[in-house]
This record gives sequence, C-alpha cells and structure tokens, in this order.
Amino acid sequence: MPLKHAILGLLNYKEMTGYDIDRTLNSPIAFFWHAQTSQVYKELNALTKHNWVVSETVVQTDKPNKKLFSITEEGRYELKRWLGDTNMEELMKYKNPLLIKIFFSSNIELDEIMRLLTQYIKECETVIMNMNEELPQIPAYEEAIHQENESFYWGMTMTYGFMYYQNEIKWAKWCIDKLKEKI
Amino acid sequence: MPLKHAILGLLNYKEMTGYDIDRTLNSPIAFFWHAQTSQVYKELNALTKHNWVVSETVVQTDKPNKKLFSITEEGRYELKRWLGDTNMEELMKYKNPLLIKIFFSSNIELDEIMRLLTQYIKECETVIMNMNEELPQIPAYEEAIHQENESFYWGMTMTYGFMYYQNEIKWAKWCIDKLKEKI
DNA sequence: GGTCCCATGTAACAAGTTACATGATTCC
DNA sequence: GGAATCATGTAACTTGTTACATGGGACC
Repeated sequence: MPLKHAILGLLNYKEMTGYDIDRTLNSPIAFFWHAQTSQVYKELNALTKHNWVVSETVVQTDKPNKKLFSITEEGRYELKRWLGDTNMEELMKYKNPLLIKIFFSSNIELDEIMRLLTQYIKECETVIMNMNEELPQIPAYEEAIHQENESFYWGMTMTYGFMYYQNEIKWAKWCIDKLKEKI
Repeated sequence: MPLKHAILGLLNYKEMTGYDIDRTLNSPIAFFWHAQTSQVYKELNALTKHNWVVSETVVQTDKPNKKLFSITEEGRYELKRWLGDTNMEELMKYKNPLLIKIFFSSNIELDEIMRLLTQYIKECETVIMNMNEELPQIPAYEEAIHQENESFYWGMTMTYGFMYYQNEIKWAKWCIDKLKEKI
C-alpha cells in the first residue's frame, strides 16, 4: 500500500494536516506518486483505524479549523517494516498503457502513431524541465521538515527521474526513426 | 481504461474465450500489463454492456463448454479511437513504489537499502532473461493470429522492455555505489 | 468584484486484488 | 496417482477517480 506508507513517511518528518500532505504529494513526490485530495483524506481515516496515526483538532480563528495528524509508535514500526521489506512482487507489477497502444498500433495510420510518440516526447521533456526547476528547492524542503541528510536519498529519486525520462525520449525517437524508414 | 482496450485489441485479431485472453495477457503482454483471471471475466462483462463485444456459447463434448467473444463494429471503432487519442494524461500518471522506499530510506539502515536494491537488480535481470526467451516466439504468435506485420510493433515494445530494465539496473547500481561511498 | 489560499470532506463509481469454488480430460 | 490443461466465474475487499459541496480571509 504505497500511498499509506508515503503518508506515514511524511508524518514521520512532522505533524501535518490532510491539506499539507496533499500539497506535499503534489510537489516533491508527484513525479513518482500522485493522489487525489479525496483519496488522501480517505487514507488518513484508514491509517487512523490501523492506529498508525492519531489526530487532534486545532481551532483557528483567522483560518478554518484543522486536524493535525501525527504518527504513532505502531505507525513508525509499520513504516520501517515496509521500507525494509525486500519482497519484490509489489515493485515488479509494471504497467504501461503507451505500450498497449504501440502493441496494437497496426490498427491506426503511421502518422497517428508518430503524432502520439511526438506528443509523448514533448511531455517527457516538460517533466524533465519541471524537475530541473524543483532541484534547487531541495534545501528549502529539508529546512521545512527540520532534517538534514534527506537530500541524499531525495537526490537518488531525482536522478532516477532524469534517467527514466531521458530513456523514454531515446526510445520514442528510435521508434519514430523506425517508422520513417517504413514510409 | 487500458485493460478494456487491450482485450479489444486481442479480440480484433480473432475470436477468443476469457480463458484465451487470460493466457495471452500472461505471455506476450505480461511485461507491460497484467491482470487477474477474475478481472478478465469482469471486464468481458463490462465490454459486453458497452456493446463493444458479443459472445456466443460453444458446446463442447470433450472439453468444458466455452463462451467465444468477438468484437463488434462499435468495439473496433472504440479501439481505434483510443489508440489514436493523443491526450497524454493517462500516460503520464507515473507511479513507482520503489522510489517511495528510496525517498524515505533514511529511516532504515544502509545495508537494508543495499539489500533492497540488490534484490531489485536481480529481479530486473530475470525479466530481461525471460524477454530474451520470448523473442523467438514472436513468429509463432503471428501465425496463431493469422497476421503478419504485427511483429514490427511488437518489436518496439520488446525494445522498450530491454531499454527500460537495463536503465533500471544502471540506476540501481549507481545508487549502490553512492551508498558504498557513504560507509 | 474575482481569484487564490486554507481546510475538510462525501458519494458514486471504476479498477484491481485475493480468496474461493468446481470439475472433466489428458499426459506422465 | 498427480499435475497440467481447459473453462467459468462469485464475493469481499482495497485502491483510485470524478464530481460535487462549503466557506471565510487575503490580496489585487
């Protein structure tokens, strides 16, 4: 249950509201996991039922009241258990809708396939650009959670992102060349 | 809805039973999509409700009776519409639980992280080996569906697979080197 | 007056997983 | 005698998506 554990990981840094978690998922974590706001609140309920988190209502006068969530000892234990679990089943369930399209694309015209791949390259380039813009913000994130040393691991996920999207672009360009040969 | 359309793609080759579709999903398509048997039968019901497929019961004496599904004109139209759709939203929803683990792995010991990455490399190598074994079967698949020319696109997805898993291994090895420097 | 930020959800639905259930034939 | 192949599902549950609902304060 990756989302549950991503939330536990965030709450392990510090107390947060559902709103905070939602915002954090949309920024440094977005490129390898994303969730709708409604799902975040649902998962927080589920985590509470597991006794992995507890919440406390904070009354505010200038802003709407909020529910501050914090991780419990059981939650911390569960987080560490999951992080160290070397069972690979969950990690090997690779799914890629683009490859389904390519697999069956004898059903559409060559120029439609090219349009698809070209558009995909453009999107990948945008993601790389966005990641480049986020890189300098890592120190600010670290400060926000009062932890140093995190950037070592965050950097690994960033490097993954660059390698992944560059590889996607390389493949898509190779496909386009192959298609051009066919014409 | 990639699974629905993967099934439509298969039925566009020829009539098939739920059992056939399940088997096909477990072989040439498995590395970029997978589904449980129960889900296949559920989706076949859903596709029937959409009028994208129709079924006919075939009575057999030596084997259990079966339900043969075939694609309708509406189904073919829907398949082509989906294949040519250049909206990228569905394709850009990247999710990777391993990166969540790496992101939060300051919570576990260095050797635990290394064990995880080493195991991951091993699994990726296994997938590459399996793909190498499947490569020579492409002509047989083509013959089974009475279509040539499909291998052009199937080859593209295969190439993707090799590039993807090689890239995964490259990254994981780079991470291990980084972790070793830290010790 | 309009948009953005803060803040929390519910309801309905679609997609995916896990466990269970059945049973004949064929091949080793 | 046992495993594999053929063949079809149901039930319960989890995960994820889409649409909707509310409302004050700050800033321009």
